[in-house]
Amino acid sequence: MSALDSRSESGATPRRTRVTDPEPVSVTLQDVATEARVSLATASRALNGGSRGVRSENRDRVLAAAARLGYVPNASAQATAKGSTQTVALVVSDVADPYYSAIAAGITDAAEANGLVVTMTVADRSPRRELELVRGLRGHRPQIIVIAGSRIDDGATERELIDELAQYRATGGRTALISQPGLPFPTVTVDNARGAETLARTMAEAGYRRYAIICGPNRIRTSLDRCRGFTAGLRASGIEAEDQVFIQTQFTRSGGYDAACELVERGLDGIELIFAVSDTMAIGVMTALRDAGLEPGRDVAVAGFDDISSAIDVVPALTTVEVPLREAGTEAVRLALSDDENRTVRIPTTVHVRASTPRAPTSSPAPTGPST
Amino acid sequence: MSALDSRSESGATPRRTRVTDPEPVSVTLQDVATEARVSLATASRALNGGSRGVRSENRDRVLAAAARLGYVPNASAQATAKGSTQTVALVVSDVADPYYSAIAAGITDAAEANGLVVTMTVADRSPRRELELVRGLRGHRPQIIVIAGSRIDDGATERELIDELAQYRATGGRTALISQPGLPFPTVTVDNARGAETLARTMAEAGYRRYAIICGPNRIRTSLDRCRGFTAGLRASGIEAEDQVFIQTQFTRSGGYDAACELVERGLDGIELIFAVSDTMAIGVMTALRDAGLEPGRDVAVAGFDDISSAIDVVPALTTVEVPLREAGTEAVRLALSDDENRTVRIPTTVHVRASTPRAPTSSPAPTGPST
DNA sequence: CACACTGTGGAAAGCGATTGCCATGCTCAA
DNA sequence: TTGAGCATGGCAATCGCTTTCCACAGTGTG
Repeated sequence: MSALDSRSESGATPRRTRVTDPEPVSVTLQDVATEARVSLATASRALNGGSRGVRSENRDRVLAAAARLGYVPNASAQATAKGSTQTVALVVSDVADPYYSAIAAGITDAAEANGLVVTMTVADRSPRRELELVRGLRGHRPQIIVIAGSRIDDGATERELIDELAQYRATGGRTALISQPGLPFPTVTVDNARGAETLARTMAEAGYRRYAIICGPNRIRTSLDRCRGFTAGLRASGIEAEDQVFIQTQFTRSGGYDAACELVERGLDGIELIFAVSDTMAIGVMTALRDAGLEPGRDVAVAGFDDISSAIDVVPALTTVEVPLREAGTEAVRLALSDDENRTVRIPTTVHVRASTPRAPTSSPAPTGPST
Repeated sequence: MSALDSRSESGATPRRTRVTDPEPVSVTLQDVATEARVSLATASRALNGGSRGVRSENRDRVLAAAARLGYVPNASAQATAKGSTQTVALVVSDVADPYYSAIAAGITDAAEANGLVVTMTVADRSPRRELELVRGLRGHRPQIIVIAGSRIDDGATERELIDELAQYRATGGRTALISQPGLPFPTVTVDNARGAETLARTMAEAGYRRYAIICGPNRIRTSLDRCRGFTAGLRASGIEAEDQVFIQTQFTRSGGYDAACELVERGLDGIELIFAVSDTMAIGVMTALRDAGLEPGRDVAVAGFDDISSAIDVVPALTTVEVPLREAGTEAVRLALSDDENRTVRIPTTVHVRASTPRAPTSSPAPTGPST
């Protein structure tokens, strides 16, 4: 309000032919300049500091005028003039999923530390949509485009996405992916395979012999990698294939629930531990077991992956693998900003043994090994 | 330099389809125009379709050229030229918190439906930071600014925030808040008080007589409203004040844990039900009880608020009040877009009775009453 | 056959900034 | 006293795009 008043005072410069303009117009740098009785250029230099000096008396007048008028530079105009923006564009599969929101939090942190604003868009787990978003985002000329989402095998779309990103990079853009390695761009990747492998070894050492492995669709690389890593760990520990039952289902809580029901129906058949490739699925499994009259942990052990925050609050507390998603996010920004061409950074995971696998010593967490 | 070359020489025929262009310059509308052998103005009109017609033959040539060159309009330039952007700016307190990410999801949905892009920033629960963000965001001239976060009482900053938003609206911006009513802007508000009140009545009817109420700092309006609503409901059901114990703590899981420990230490003293003002706190309470050798639900009932997704997976399943956050998000966008000046929309909540309050009939959910 | 009219293309004026370049005034050394 | 050198202000070009305004051609009417 006071800002508007003072602007009409400065009505020396009629920006509009209308005297009483009902039209809401925001304060421009020109307004600040006239108010401070300097030129546009000087006002700009006073505000941006640059290497170029401005006599301190003038600078003060400009700063004062800007404050008085409530001036905020027009980011779009700055962007066109400078040819670059101060934003990082983030594409996630689903905000409501804690997995992605943790990543988003990490990215936001890192972006802020670099004076960048984050713009987030949601691809809704569709590679097609992801592609469209990237195309549109290119129009905003962000400093960085980060795409967070498990690769989903889909040849044609993937090729188009690569094209689009390559074009973006060709025009000076920076990118980072948070997903599985394989695309020709800097990638931050969670070491799913190794995490699952370590978990499997730990469980085998603890004496579990017969396993059920509940995983999602093979198209989802995250699921596949964890599944393979787990079986690799079992094999390395001398557990035979005939002691492993696989069930494929949805990559969701109810997927886990259903799979566990199926397992119970056809008789547990000596299965001692159920590994679900995500905590949400594992929690579905536990609820299903309980609904079937079995006590998770006592009657059959359960383990998951992700270490979501509720893993510690379910009963029994869930044995799982921690994935430092927030760090993955900050790392992605760092990677994009560095000139390290097409590097892949592996984020190490940590196994947490808890009450849901009572035979194993609920040890202090041990990282799954050095990252490569 | 080479870019300039290729552009000027492109007057002849198609641009060199050289794959190895050393100079990174992105395709501009001018490039498309020359490629299509029409003027800049015509190219713009062909792409944007406006009311102004372009002969179909020319339009086709422009469209083809744009596709061939992989042209993406520069959003910043469009924004400066048109004076407005196609974005909604969202300020949340914390992305990683499911409460806010659910809201963010709703906003993203609604924004997308209106052809808007969402840019999200994180205020980190600091009113000061929130203010700074809004100030910076104004520079991006978004269509809408949505602020999602419980009001925190803090006189000076709040006044500045009001100023800032008022200035934004004065220049044609649209706003919506998702928080408690009280600020002179369109507001979407979760009916916390009524939800808590209904919960209290339901519990009182079920026969619970002695209560502990665990809440967060009074500065946090969400906490305060739920607390007050609950006691109002108790009072209305004839429960006396001497049958209510209050504990104030952090608005977090560990706050809930600590409070419950304190409660246990000083003797439960006949308390039959513990109400925590958020589910995360309630889950902390349950874990604390169990750690103290008590069985939640059997030894003492527990209820929370929010209906976060894990509320159904803890044991016993948590009685709570569902808050349709996603809807709150979409509603906020609708509200901002409508010309409904300073309206307040109340989002109704729903009580879910579950096993953590075994005396109450685990009924089909009933909404907490019509919204105003 | 002249005349408004309409449909369409292009030149050019913005939008709100940044920045290269030149002009100016001042200081300081010769 | 004079000219070199430096600090600083301002004009104007520029970024990529939209949109107004004008010109011009083709049409149907009087």
